[in-house]
Amino acid sequence: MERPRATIIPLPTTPRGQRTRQKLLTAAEEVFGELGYHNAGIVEITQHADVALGTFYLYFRDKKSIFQDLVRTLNTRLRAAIGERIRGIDDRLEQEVVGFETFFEFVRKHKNLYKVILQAETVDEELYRWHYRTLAEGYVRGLRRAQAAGQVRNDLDAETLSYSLMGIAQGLGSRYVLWDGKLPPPAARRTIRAFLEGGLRPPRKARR
Amino acid sequence: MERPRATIIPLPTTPRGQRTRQKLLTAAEEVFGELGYHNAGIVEITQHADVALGTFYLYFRDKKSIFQDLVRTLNTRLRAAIGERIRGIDDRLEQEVVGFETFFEFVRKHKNLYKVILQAETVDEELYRWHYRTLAEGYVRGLRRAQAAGQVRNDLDAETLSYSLMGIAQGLGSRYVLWDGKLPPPAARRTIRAFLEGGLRPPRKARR
DNA sequence: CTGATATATGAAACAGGGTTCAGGTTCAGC
DNA sequence: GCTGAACCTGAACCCTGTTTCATATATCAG
Repeated sequence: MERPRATIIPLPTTPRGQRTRQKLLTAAEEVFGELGYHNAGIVEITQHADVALGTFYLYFRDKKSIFQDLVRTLNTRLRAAIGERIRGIDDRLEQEVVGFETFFEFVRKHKNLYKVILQAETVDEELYRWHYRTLAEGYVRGLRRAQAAGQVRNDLDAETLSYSLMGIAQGLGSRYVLWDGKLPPPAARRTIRAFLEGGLRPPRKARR
Repeated sequence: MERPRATIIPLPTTPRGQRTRQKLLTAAEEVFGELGYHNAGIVEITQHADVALGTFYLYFRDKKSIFQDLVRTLNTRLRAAIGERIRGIDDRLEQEVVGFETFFEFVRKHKNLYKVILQAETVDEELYRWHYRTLAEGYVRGLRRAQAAGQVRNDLDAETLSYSLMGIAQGLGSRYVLWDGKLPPPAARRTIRAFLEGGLRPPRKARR
Protein backbone atom coordinates (compact mmCIF):
# COMPACT_ATOMS: atom_id res chain seq x y z
CA MET A 1 0.00 0.00 0.00
CA GLU A 2 2.22 2.80 -1.12
CA ARG A 3 1.02 6.07 0.32
CA PRO A 4 1.21 9.22 -1.81
CA ARG A 5 4.46 11.06 -1.38
CA ALA A 6 4.38 14.29 0.59
CA THR A 7 5.94 16.42 -2.14
CA ILE A 8 3.35 18.20 -4.19
CA ILE A 9 4.56 19.74 -7.39
CA PRO A 10 2.74 22.96 -8.24
CA LEU A 11 1.76 23.74 -11.81
CA PRO A 12 4.24 26.06 -13.50
CA THR A 13 3.41 29.73 -13.12
CA THR A 14 5.08 31.26 -16.16
CA PRO A 15 4.23 30.66 -19.82
CA ARG A 16 7.62 29.17 -20.36
CA GLY A 17 7.06 26.59 -17.68
CA GLN A 18 3.63 25.75 -18.99
CA ARG A 19 5.00 25.17 -22.43
CA THR A 20 7.70 22.87 -21.14
CA ARG A 21 5.30 20.88 -19.05
CA GLN A 22 3.09 20.46 -22.06
CA LYS A 23 6.01 19.35 -24.21
CA LEU A 24 6.75 16.67 -21.67
CA LEU A 25 3.19 15.42 -21.66
CA THR A 26 3.08 15.24 -25.42
CA ALA A 27 6.36 13.41 -25.53
CA ALA A 28 5.21 11.01 -22.87
CA GLU A 29 2.11 10.22 -24.87
CA GLU A 30 4.22 9.20 -27.82
CA VAL A 31 6.84 7.30 -25.94
CA PHE A 32 4.49 5.41 -23.64
CA GLY A 33 2.28 4.54 -26.56
CA GLU A 34 5.15 3.38 -28.68
CA LEU A 35 7.15 1.46 -26.12
CA GLY A 36 4.77 0.72 -23.30
CA TYR A 37 5.03 2.09 -19.81
CA HIS A 38 7.72 -0.19 -18.54
CA ASN A 39 9.91 -0.13 -21.60
CA ALA A 40 9.73 3.62 -21.85
CA GLY A 41 12.42 5.60 -20.08
CA ILE A 42 12.42 9.10 -18.69
CA VAL A 43 15.41 9.70 -20.92
CA GLU A 44 13.39 8.99 -24.05
CA ILE A 45 10.63 11.23 -22.87
CA THR A 46 12.91 14.15 -22.16
CA GLN A 47 14.76 13.68 -25.42
CA HIS A 48 11.52 13.71 -27.36
CA ALA A 49 10.57 16.85 -25.53
CA ASP A 50 13.95 18.46 -26.14
CA VAL A 51 14.69 19.15 -22.53
CA ALA A 52 17.30 17.87 -20.14
CA LEU A 53 16.75 14.84 -18.01
CA GLY A 54 16.51 16.75 -14.78
CA THR A 55 13.79 19.01 -16.11
CA PHE A 56 11.35 16.15 -15.90
CA TYR A 57 11.42 16.20 -12.14
CA LEU A 58 10.59 19.88 -12.10
CA TYR A 59 7.13 19.05 -13.37
CA PHE A 60 6.36 15.52 -12.30
CA ARG A 61 7.01 13.73 -9.07
CA ASP A 62 7.96 10.55 -10.82
CA LYS A 63 7.30 8.35 -13.80
CA LYS A 64 3.98 7.06 -12.57
CA SER A 65 2.73 10.54 -11.99
CA ILE A 66 2.99 11.68 -15.58
CA PHE A 67 1.36 8.46 -16.64
CA GLN A 68 -1.65 9.09 -14.45
CA ASP A 69 -1.90 12.60 -15.76
CA LEU A 70 -2.02 11.20 -19.27
CA VAL A 71 -4.74 8.70 -18.54
CA ARG A 72 -6.95 11.26 -16.89
CA THR A 73 -6.55 13.60 -19.83
CA LEU A 74 -7.38 10.87 -22.30
CA ASN A 75 -10.45 9.87 -20.38
CA THR A 76 -11.74 13.40 -20.32
CA ARG A 77 -11.09 14.01 -23.99
CA LEU A 78 -12.74 10.77 -25.03
CA ARG A 79 -15.88 11.46 -23.06
CA ALA A 80 -16.01 14.98 -24.36
CA ALA A 81 -15.61 13.85 -27.96
CA ILE A 82 -18.43 11.33 -27.73
CA GLY A 83 -20.66 13.66 -25.75
CA GLU A 84 -20.39 16.38 -28.36
CA ARG A 85 -21.14 14.15 -31.30
CA ILE A 86 -24.09 12.54 -29.61
CA ARG A 87 -25.78 15.69 -28.39
CA GLY A 88 -28.77 16.56 -30.48
CA ILE A 89 -29.42 13.03 -31.69
CA ASP A 90 -32.51 11.68 -30.04
CA ASP A 91 -32.77 8.16 -31.33
CA ARG A 92 -30.72 5.95 -29.07
CA LEU A 93 -29.69 3.48 -31.72
CA GLU A 94 -28.41 6.36 -33.78
CA GLN A 95 -26.57 7.71 -30.76
CA GLU A 96 -25.04 4.33 -30.25
CA VAL A 97 -23.81 4.05 -33.81
CA VAL A 98 -22.38 7.55 -33.79
CA GLY A 99 -20.79 6.89 -30.42
CA PHE A 100 -19.02 3.87 -31.86
CA GLU A 101 -17.85 5.83 -34.89
CA THR A 102 -16.50 8.55 -32.66
CA PHE A 103 -14.73 6.03 -30.52
CA PHE A 104 -13.06 4.44 -33.53
CA GLU A 105 -11.95 7.78 -34.86
CA PHE A 106 -10.61 8.69 -31.48
CA VAL A 107 -8.63 5.49 -31.26
CA ARG A 108 -7.20 6.03 -34.69
CA LYS A 109 -6.20 9.57 -33.92
CA HIS A 110 -4.78 8.71 -30.53
CA LYS A 111 -3.49 5.24 -31.19
CA ASN A 112 -0.68 5.70 -28.74
CA LEU A 113 -2.72 7.46 -26.20
CA TYR A 114 -5.24 4.68 -26.25
CA LYS A 115 -2.71 1.96 -25.85
CA VAL A 116 -1.63 3.82 -22.77
CA ILE A 117 -4.94 3.10 -21.10
CA LEU A 118 -4.64 -0.61 -21.68
CA GLN A 119 -1.39 -0.50 -19.81
CA ALA A 120 -2.94 1.17 -16.82
CA GLU A 121 -4.18 -2.26 -15.85
CA THR A 122 -0.68 -3.19 -14.77
CA VAL A 123 0.56 0.21 -13.72
CA ASP A 124 -2.25 1.54 -11.60
CA GLU A 125 -5.25 -0.71 -11.41
CA GLU A 126 -7.35 1.78 -9.49
CA LEU A 127 -6.89 4.31 -12.25
CA TYR A 128 -7.75 1.71 -14.85
CA ARG A 129 -11.02 0.89 -13.18
CA TRP A 130 -11.77 4.55 -12.71
CA HIS A 131 -11.49 5.01 -16.45
CA TYR A 132 -14.10 2.38 -17.17
CA ARG A 133 -16.30 3.36 -14.28
CA THR A 134 -16.56 6.93 -15.43
CA LEU A 135 -17.33 5.85 -18.95
CA ALA A 136 -19.89 3.36 -17.73
CA GLU A 137 -21.65 5.91 -15.56
CA GLY A 138 -22.40 8.16 -18.47
CA TYR A 139 -23.43 5.18 -20.51
CA VAL A 140 -25.85 3.95 -17.88
CA ARG A 141 -27.52 7.34 -17.64
CA GLY A 142 -28.01 7.47 -21.37
CA LEU A 143 -29.41 3.96 -21.54
CA ARG A 144 -31.84 4.52 -18.68
CA ARG A 145 -33.17 7.61 -20.36
CA ALA A 146 -33.60 5.68 -23.59
CA GLN A 147 -35.39 2.92 -21.74
CA ALA A 148 -37.74 5.42 -20.18
CA ALA A 149 -38.42 6.76 -23.66
CA GLY A 150 -39.17 3.30 -24.95
CA GLN A 151 -36.21 3.25 -27.30
CA VAL A 152 -34.43 0.42 -25.55
CA ARG A 153 -36.00 -2.73 -24.13
CA ASN A 154 -36.45 -2.12 -20.46
CA ASP A 155 -36.01 -5.69 -19.38
CA LEU A 156 -32.26 -5.20 -19.83
CA ASP A 157 -29.93 -4.19 -17.03
CA ALA A 158 -28.33 -0.91 -18.00
CA GLU A 159 -25.00 -1.52 -16.33
CA THR A 160 -24.57 -4.93 -17.90
CA LEU A 161 -25.40 -3.37 -21.20
CA SER A 162 -22.83 -0.61 -20.68
CA TYR A 163 -19.98 -2.97 -20.09
CA SER A 164 -21.11 -5.12 -22.98
CA LEU A 165 -21.20 -2.19 -25.36
CA MET A 166 -17.86 -0.88 -24.16
CA GLY A 167 -16.52 -4.37 -24.65
CA ILE A 168 -17.73 -4.45 -28.22
CA ALA A 169 -16.15 -1.10 -28.94
CA GLN A 170 -12.94 -2.30 -27.38
CA GLY A 171 -12.90 -5.53 -29.34
CA LEU A 172 -13.60 -3.94 -32.67
CA GLY A 173 -11.31 -1.01 -31.97
CA SER A 174 -8.45 -3.42 -31.39
CA ARG A 175 -9.22 -5.65 -34.31
CA TYR A 176 -9.71 -3.00 -36.96
CA VAL A 177 -8.27 0.28 -35.83
CA LEU A 178 -5.25 -0.76 -33.81
CA TRP A 179 -4.28 -3.86 -35.74
CA ASP A 180 -5.24 -2.96 -39.27
CA GLY A 181 -4.86 0.75 -38.81
CA LYS A 182 -8.12 1.61 -40.50
CA LEU A 183 -11.68 2.30 -39.50
CA PRO A 184 -13.95 -0.74 -39.60
CA PRO A 185 -14.96 -1.60 -43.18
CA PRO A 186 -18.55 -1.26 -44.40
CA ALA A 187 -19.44 -4.89 -43.75
CA ALA A 188 -18.38 -4.48 -40.14
CA ARG A 189 -20.37 -1.29 -39.75
CA ARG A 190 -23.50 -2.84 -41.12
CA THR A 191 -23.04 -5.72 -38.74
CA ILE A 192 -22.60 -3.46 -35.77
CA ARG A 193 -25.73 -1.54 -36.56
CA ALA A 194 -27.83 -4.59 -37.22
CA PHE A 195 -26.57 -6.38 -34.13
CA LEU A 196 -27.20 -3.44 -31.86
CA GLU A 197 -30.57 -2.81 -33.37
CA GLY A 198 -31.66 -6.37 -32.76
CA GLY A 199 -30.23 -6.39 -29.27
CA LEU A 200 -31.50 -3.05 -28.02
CA ARG A 201 -34.79 -2.19 -29.70
CA PRO A 202 -37.96 -3.24 -27.98
CA PRO A 203 -39.68 -5.99 -29.96
CA ARG A 204 -42.98 -5.28 -31.66
CA LYS A 205 -43.45 -1.66 -30.79
CA ALA A 206 -44.33 1.29 -32.95
CA ARG A 207 -41.16 3.15 -33.92
CA ARG A 208 -41.03 6.76 -32.67
CA MET B 1 13.69 -6.70 -34.25
CA GLU B 2 15.17 -8.99 -31.65
CA ARG B 3 16.00 -12.34 -33.20
CA PRO B 4 15.40 -15.51 -31.17
CA ARG B 5 18.44 -16.54 -29.22
CA ALA B 6 20.39 -19.54 -30.45
CA THR B 7 20.16 -21.47 -27.20
CA ILE B 8 17.37 -23.96 -27.21
CA ILE B 9 16.46 -25.46 -23.90
CA PRO B 10 15.27 -29.06 -24.15
CA LEU B 11 12.43 -30.31 -22.02
CA PRO B 12 13.62 -32.16 -18.91
CA THR B 13 14.03 -35.88 -19.40
CA THR B 14 13.59 -37.23 -15.89
CA PRO B 15 10.44 -37.10 -13.74
CA ARG B 16 12.27 -34.96 -11.25
CA GLY B 17 13.08 -32.39 -13.89
CA GLN B 18 9.57 -32.41 -15.21
CA ARG B 19 8.19 -31.78 -11.77
CA THR B 20 10.51 -28.88 -11.20
CA ARG B 21 9.67 -27.30 -14.50
CA GLN B 22 6.01 -27.59 -13.69
CA LYS B 23 6.52 -26.06 -10.27
CA LEU B 24 8.13 -23.10 -11.95
CA LEU B 25 5.26 -22.67 -14.36
CA THR B 26 2.70 -22.83 -11.60
CA ALA B 27 4.63 -20.34 -9.53
CA ALA B 28 5.00 -18.05 -12.51
CA GLU B 29 1.27 -18.10 -13.05
CA GLU B 30 0.68 -16.91 -9.53
CA VAL B 31 3.41 -14.34 -9.41
CA PHE B 32 2.76 -12.83 -12.83
CA GLY B 33 -0.94 -12.68 -12.13
CA GLU B 34 -0.47 -11.11 -8.76
CA LEU B 35 2.23 -8.62 -9.55
CA GLY B 36 2.16 -8.19 -13.29
CA TYR B 37 4.91 -9.18 -15.66
CA HIS B 38 7.18 -6.26 -15.06
CA ASN B 39 6.82 -6.09 -11.32
CA ALA B 40 7.34 -9.80 -10.93
CA GLY B 41 10.89 -10.99 -10.37
CA ILE B 42 12.54 -14.27 -11.13
CA VAL B 43 13.43 -14.41 -7.46
CA GLU B 44 9.77 -14.39 -6.46
CA ILE B 45 9.01 -17.09 -8.95
CA THR B 46 11.76 -19.38 -7.79
CA GLN B 47 10.91 -18.76 -4.15
CA HIS B 48 7.28 -19.65 -4.78
CA ALA B 49 8.46 -22.76 -6.53
CA ASP B 50 10.89 -23.63 -3.74
CA VAL B 51 13.91 -23.87 -5.94
CA ALA B 52 17.07 -21.86 -6.18
CA LEU B 53 17.39 -18.87 -8.42
CA GLY B 54 19.72 -20.54 -10.85
CA THR B 55 17.37 -23.42 -11.40
CA PHE B 56 15.10 -21.14 -13.36
CA TYR B 57 17.61 -20.88 -16.17
CA LEU B 58 17.82 -24.62 -16.43
CA TYR B 59 14.29 -24.68 -17.78
CA PHE B 60 13.64 -21.33 -19.37
CA ARG B 61 15.82 -19.19 -21.55
CA ASP B 62 14.69 -16.03 -19.89
CA LYS B 63 11.81 -14.26 -18.23
CA LYS B 64 9.90 -13.64 -21.41
CA SER B 65 10.13 -17.24 -22.37
CA ILE B 66 8.23 -18.59 -19.39
CA PHE B 67 5.66 -15.91 -19.91
CA GLN B 68 5.01 -17.01 -23.46
CA ASP B 69 4.74 -20.57 -22.33
CA LEU B 70 2.10 -19.53 -19.88
CA VAL B 71 0.03 -17.63 -22.39
CA ARG B 72 0.03 -20.46 -24.85
CA THR B 73 -1.05 -22.88 -22.16
CA LEU B 74 -3.85 -20.63 -21.06
CA ASN B 75 -5.07 -20.17 -24.58
CA THR B 76 -5.22 -23.88 -25.15
CA ARG B 77 -6.95 -24.63 -21.90
CA LEU B 78 -9.54 -21.94 -22.42
CA ARG B 79 -10.43 -23.14 -25.88
CA ALA B 80 -10.60 -26.70 -24.69
CA ALA B 81 -12.86 -25.80 -21.79
CA ILE B 82 -15.32 -23.96 -23.98
CA GLY B 83 -15.19 -26.55 -26.71
CA GLU B 84 -16.07 -29.35 -24.33
CA ARG B 85 -18.99 -27.59 -22.76
CA ILE B 86 -20.41 -26.55 -26.10
CA ARG B 87 -20.18 -29.87 -27.85
CA GLY B 88 -23.52 -31.55 -28.09
CA ILE B 89 -25.53 -28.36 -27.87
CA ASP B 90 -27.03 -27.62 -31.23
CA ASP B 91 -28.83 -24.37 -30.73
CA ARG B 92 -26.36 -21.59 -31.31
CA LEU B 93 -27.86 -19.17 -28.84
CA GLU B 94 -27.62 -21.84 -26.20
CA GLN B 95 -24.03 -22.50 -27.20
CA GLU B 96 -23.32 -18.83 -26.89
CA VAL B 97 -24.80 -18.58 -23.43
CA VAL B 98 -22.96 -21.66 -22.22
CA GLY B 99 -19.76 -20.38 -23.81
CA PHE B 100 -20.07 -17.19 -21.83
CA GLU B 101 -20.72 -19.07 -18.63
CA THR B 102 -17.69 -21.23 -19.21
CA PHE B 103 -15.59 -18.21 -19.91
CA PHE B 104 -16.65 -16.53 -16.68
CA GLU B 105 -15.96 -19.66 -14.68
CA PHE B 106 -12.59 -19.97 -16.31
CA VAL B 107 -11.71 -16.40 -15.47
CA ARG B 108 -12.76 -16.88 -11.88
CA LYS B 109 -10.75 -20.02 -11.55
CA HIS B 110 -7.71 -18.62 -13.29
CA LYS B 111 -7.96 -15.01 -12.24
CA ASN B 112 -4.22 -14.66 -12.28
CA LEU B 113 -3.71 -16.61 -15.39
CA TYR B 114 -6.19 -14.46 -17.18
CA LYS B 115 -4.67 -11.22 -16.07
CA VAL B 116 -1.48 -12.54 -17.57
CA ILE B 117 -2.97 -12.43 -21.03
CA LEU B 118 -3.96 -8.84 -20.70
CA GLN B 119 -0.36 -8.06 -20.03
CA ALA B 120 0.82 -9.75 -23.16
CA GLU B 121 -0.20 -6.62 -24.97
CA THR B 122 2.86 -4.88 -23.61
CA VAL B 123 5.18 -7.82 -23.31
CA ASP B 124 4.79 -9.55 -26.65
CA GLU B 125 2.22 -8.00 -28.90
CA GLU B 126 2.46 -10.72 -31.53
CA LEU B 127 1.56 -13.31 -28.93
CA TYR B 128 -1.30 -11.18 -27.70
CA ARG B 129 -2.80 -10.96 -31.15
CA TRP B 130 -2.26 -14.64 -31.69
CA HIS B 131 -4.35 -15.35 -28.62
CA TYR B 132 -7.30 -13.42 -29.96
CA ARG B 133 -6.84 -14.62 -33.52
CA THR B 134 -6.99 -18.24 -32.52
CA LEU B 135 -10.06 -17.66 -30.41
CA ALA B 136 -11.70 -15.70 -33.19
CA GLU B 137 -11.02 -18.38 -35.76
CA GLY B 138 -12.95 -20.98 -33.85
CA TYR B 139 -15.68 -18.50 -33.19
CA VAL B 140 -16.02 -17.61 -36.85
CA ARG B 141 -16.34 -21.25 -37.83
CA GLY B 142 -19.09 -21.80 -35.30
CA LEU B 143 -20.99 -18.72 -36.35
CA ARG B 144 -20.80 -19.56 -40.04
CA ARG B 145 -22.17 -23.00 -39.37
CA ALA B 146 -24.99 -21.49 -37.35
CA GLN B 147 -25.73 -19.06 -40.13
CA ALA B 148 -25.92 -21.87 -42.62
CA ALA B 149 -28.34 -23.62 -40.29
CA GLY B 150 -30.48 -20.52 -40.10
CA GLN B 151 -29.84 -20.02 -36.39
CA VAL B 152 -28.04 -16.73 -36.82
CA ARG B 153 -28.98 -13.90 -39.17
CA ASN B 154 -26.82 -14.29 -42.20
CA ASP B 155 -26.60 -10.63 -43.03
CA LEU B 156 -24.02 -10.32 -40.24
CA ASP B 157 -20.28 -10.54 -40.79
CA ALA B 158 -18.99 -13.46 -38.76
CA GLU B 159 -15.62 -11.97 -37.94
CA THR B 160 -17.08 -8.69 -36.75
CA LEU B 161 -19.45 -10.68 -34.63
CA SER B 162 -16.64 -12.73 -33.15
CA TYR B 163 -14.69 -9.76 -31.97
CA SER B 164 -17.86 -8.16 -30.67
CA LEU B 165 -18.79 -11.22 -28.68
CA MET B 166 -15.30 -11.66 -27.34
CA GLY B 167 -15.41 -8.01 -26.40
CA ILE B 168 -18.61 -8.49 -24.46
CA ALA B 169 -17.17 -11.46 -22.62
CA GLN B 170 -14.07 -9.47 -21.82
CA GLY B 171 -16.03 -6.47 -20.59
CA LEU B 172 -18.35 -8.46 -18.37
CA GLY B 173 -15.56 -10.71 -17.18
CA SER B 174 -13.63 -7.69 -15.97
CA ARG B 175 -16.58 -5.95 -14.44
CA TYR B 176 -18.04 -8.86 -12.53
CA VAL B 177 -15.54 -11.63 -12.17
CA LEU B 178 -12.26 -9.78 -11.86
CA TRP B 179 -13.47 -6.72 -10.03
CA ASP B 180 -16.26 -8.08 -7.89
CA GLY B 181 -14.87 -11.58 -7.68
CA LYS B 182 -18.18 -13.27 -8.42
CA LEU B 183 -19.96 -14.64 -11.42
CA PRO B 184 -22.36 -12.19 -13.07
CA PRO B 185 -25.58 -11.87 -11.05
CA PRO B 186 -28.93 -13.09 -12.42
CA ALA B 187 -29.96 -9.72 -13.78
CA ALA B 188 -26.77 -9.59 -15.80
CA ARG B 189 -27.27 -13.11 -17.11
CA ARG B 190 -30.79 -12.41 -18.21
CA THR B 191 -29.56 -9.31 -19.97
CA ILE B 192 -26.80 -11.17 -21.76
CA ARG B 193 -29.18 -13.79 -23.01
CA ALA B 194 -31.84 -11.35 -24.12
CA PHE B 195 -29.32 -9.09 -25.79
CA LEU B 196 -27.66 -11.90 -27.69
CA GLU B 197 -30.95 -13.40 -28.66
CA GLY B 198 -32.16 -10.12 -30.13
CA GLY B 199 -28.88 -9.49 -31.86
CA LEU B 200 -28.28 -12.91 -33.35
CA ARG B 201 -31.56 -14.63 -34.10
CA PRO B 202 -33.00 -14.19 -37.54
CA PRO B 203 -36.14 -12.06 -37.38
CA ARG B 204 -39.51 -13.64 -38.11
CA LYS B 205 -38.60 -17.25 -38.51
CA ALA B 206 -40.24 -20.31 -37.09
CA ARG B 207 -38.36 -21.42 -33.99
CA ARG B 208 -37.53 -25.13 -34.36
C1' DC C 1 19.34 47.68 -13.72
C1' DT C 2 18.93 44.50 -9.97
C1' DG C 3 17.63 41.21 -7.02
C1' DA C 4 14.45 37.44 -6.51
C1' DT C 5 12.18 33.65 -8.39
C1' DA C 6 11.33 30.27 -11.72
C1' DT C 7 13.26 27.27 -14.82
C1' DA C 8 16.94 24.33 -16.84
C1' DT C 9 20.98 21.23 -16.92
C1' DG C 10 23.38 16.60 -16.92
C1' DA C 11 26.79 14.11 -14.27
C1' DA C 12 26.61 11.09 -10.69
C1' DA C 13 24.47 8.45 -7.02
C1' DC C 14 21.46 4.73 -6.36
C1' DA C 15 18.45 0.75 -6.81
C1' DG C 16 16.65 -3.23 -8.60
C1' DG C 17 16.50 -7.15 -11.00
C1' DG C 18 17.92 -10.33 -14.95
C1' DT C 19 21.53 -13.41 -16.03
C1' DT C 20 25.85 -16.13 -15.46
C1' DC C 21 28.83 -19.49 -13.63
C1' DA C 22 31.79 -22.49 -11.01
C1' DG C 23 31.03 -25.72 -8.04
C1' DG C 24 27.80 -29.14 -5.54
C1' DT C 25 24.14 -32.95 -5.30
C1' DT C 26 20.99 -36.67 -6.89
C1' DC C 27 20.06 -40.92 -9.02
C1' DA C 28 19.56 -44.55 -12.62
C1' DG C 29 22.08 -48.07 -14.61
C1' DC C 30 25.92 -50.99 -14.62
C1' DG D 1 29.72 -49.29 -4.96
C1' DC D 2 30.84 -46.45 -9.04
C1' DT D 3 30.19 -43.44 -12.82
C1' DG D 4 28.27 -40.02 -15.59
C1' DA D 5 24.43 -37.41 -16.87
C1' DA D 6 20.90 -34.65 -15.22
C1' DC D 7 19.82 -31.55 -11.95
C1' DC D 8 20.51 -27.90 -8.45
C1' DT D 9 22.62 -23.86 -5.98
C1' DG D 10 23.18 -18.78 -4.84
C1' DA D 11 26.79 -15.27 -4.70
C1' DA D 12 28.40 -12.17 -7.86
C1' DC D 13 28.11 -9.72 -12.05
C1' DC D 14 26.28 -6.35 -14.86
C1' DC D 15 23.29 -3.39 -17.09
C1' DT D 16 19.54 -0.41 -17.27
C1' DG D 17 16.83 3.11 -15.78
C1' DT D 18 15.13 6.22 -11.94
C1' DT D 19 16.07 9.93 -9.05
C1' DT D 20 18.95 13.56 -6.89
C1' DC D 21 21.57 17.67 -6.65
C1' DA D 22 24.85 21.35 -7.14
C1' DT D 23 25.25 24.61 -10.49
C1' DA D 24 23.79 27.70 -14.29
C1' DT D 25 20.56 30.47 -16.93
C1' DA D 26 16.33 32.90 -18.01
C1' DT D 27 12.57 35.85 -16.70
C1' DC D 28 10.07 39.36 -14.40
C1' DA D 29 8.68 42.84 -10.95
C1' DG D 30 10.05 46.97 -8.98
